[in-house]
Amino acid sequence: MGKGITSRSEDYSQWYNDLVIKADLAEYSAVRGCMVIKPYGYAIWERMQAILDKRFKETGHSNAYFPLFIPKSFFSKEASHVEGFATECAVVTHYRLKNDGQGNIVVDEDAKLEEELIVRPTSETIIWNTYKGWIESYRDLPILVNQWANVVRWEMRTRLFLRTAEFLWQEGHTAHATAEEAIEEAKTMLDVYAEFAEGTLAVPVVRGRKTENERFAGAVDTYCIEALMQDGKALQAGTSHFLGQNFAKAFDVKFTSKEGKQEHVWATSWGVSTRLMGALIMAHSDDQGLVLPPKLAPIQVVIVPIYKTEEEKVQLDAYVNALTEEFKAKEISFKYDDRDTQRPGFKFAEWELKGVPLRIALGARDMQNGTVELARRDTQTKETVNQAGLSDKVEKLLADIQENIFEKALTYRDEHITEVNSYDEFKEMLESKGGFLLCHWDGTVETEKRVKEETKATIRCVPLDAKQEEGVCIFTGKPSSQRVLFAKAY
RNA sequence: CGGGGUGUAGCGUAGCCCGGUAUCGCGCCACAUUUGGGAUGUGGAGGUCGUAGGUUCGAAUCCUGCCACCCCGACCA
Repeated sequence: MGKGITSRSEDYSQWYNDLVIKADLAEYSAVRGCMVIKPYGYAIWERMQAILDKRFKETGHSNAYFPLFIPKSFFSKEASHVEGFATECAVVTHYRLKNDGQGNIVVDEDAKLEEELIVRPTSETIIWNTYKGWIESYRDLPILVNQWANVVRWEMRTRLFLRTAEFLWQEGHTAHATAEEAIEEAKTMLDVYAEFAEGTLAVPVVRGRKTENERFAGAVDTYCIEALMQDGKALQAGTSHFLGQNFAKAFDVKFTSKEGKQEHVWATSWGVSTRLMGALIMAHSDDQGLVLPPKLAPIQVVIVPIYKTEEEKVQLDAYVNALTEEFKAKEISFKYDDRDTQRPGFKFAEWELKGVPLRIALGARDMQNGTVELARRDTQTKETVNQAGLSDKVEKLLADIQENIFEKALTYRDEHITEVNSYDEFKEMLESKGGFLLCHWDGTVETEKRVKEETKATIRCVPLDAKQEEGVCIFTGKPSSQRVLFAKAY
């Protein structure tokens, strides 16, 4: 692919890494497993935050903030929760450094904490410890709180955006008087995620439930959205958990019901992370670089002037000024790239690499003809159009691009959902085609684990819209009533 | 944490087997010509060869320890 990034056919993983770095989204930091999100990458994350946050507010939630540190004792109150996270926690043991007298800064052993602090891998424990003090009566419920935060999970192997030791996310934590209401909340938020993924990120997702084996540590039920990447591997893009009364019991959070009875509250938690950045990149990018859906792009339109003389430049500036006023009125975000240190061809390639949906190029020739050149990032097509009514045309094109990017990803995804009816067929399809495999499963953890050991494929989810259908498990031949979605996953 | 690999300029690399003071490309700086798809020419700057020690008249090169990173497993939003 020219001088942009290395070819995808070489090695998908290498291609992905190069793209993230060359599109100026992020880079590895001095701290092992952690990444620096660069301004352009962060601008995209901010767009995600803004759109999601608006939806959270619309669905009745408020933002709050809880501490980064969690006392170890809190963390171990919910048995399955601690089991799930114990192996990947960063632990703070001291609170002071000192000079050892030889010019070395060392940990001051006299400053050892009585109780170690865990850097949050997720905030259920500190939040439920806090909620205990907020909840007495059914009148205090529901509590619908979200926090935007960073969390740390000490992963062995990391990949930019997909799995870093520290990542940014939002985590919603809600408390309810009844199980029904909590389940409803978990499903509502799953829908918010799914609509965001498809409507804004243009990434089609399957809504489903996790199996017992893949369920969140401490949850009764985990709902998820699963996306398919261009290399045929699945990516979990968001989760919403029905936590039952597990955390309420672990932290003794009770309320007095209308009937005057003491009851444990019902809970949910839900989150999406900077992993969505990875989903976005892997779902749409091509060999020219990133492809951003207009609803998410920090810059929707880039304007590149082409000129030889200062007089021509002045003329172009005047036209662009008028044009950008129209863009502002229509809330189209744009950049006028009039750097005189780079040539037009360089700028074209650079903005393509960064995924800007639409490019307007104009020069002296256009000014004479009253035209501009419009170039779409998604289809890589160019057309010359009249300057009259340009902002209307741009607005419509941006909508078309959004639609087209989604349709393209949807077609790819649908072509890569394959129904298989035998284990041989399963293994064959997994190797030759990849993607999602819809098949019958006997419902046991043991079968799921055996299949994972033999093929590396896991059950991504039991689709919520799965139709009831008699069949037999591809592995054991035992009866099954619906198909589940298997895939190799990130 | 197991198996494998790599550390040479901002980035990517040659040189290592067979020891003699580091090659090439990109990028960077200056000037000129250029500007409708990643410009060209000329000149220039930039290196404790990951690190500590050893062998040697002499180490990027040979030996030993350490560190870092990458890939494959296990783990995972």
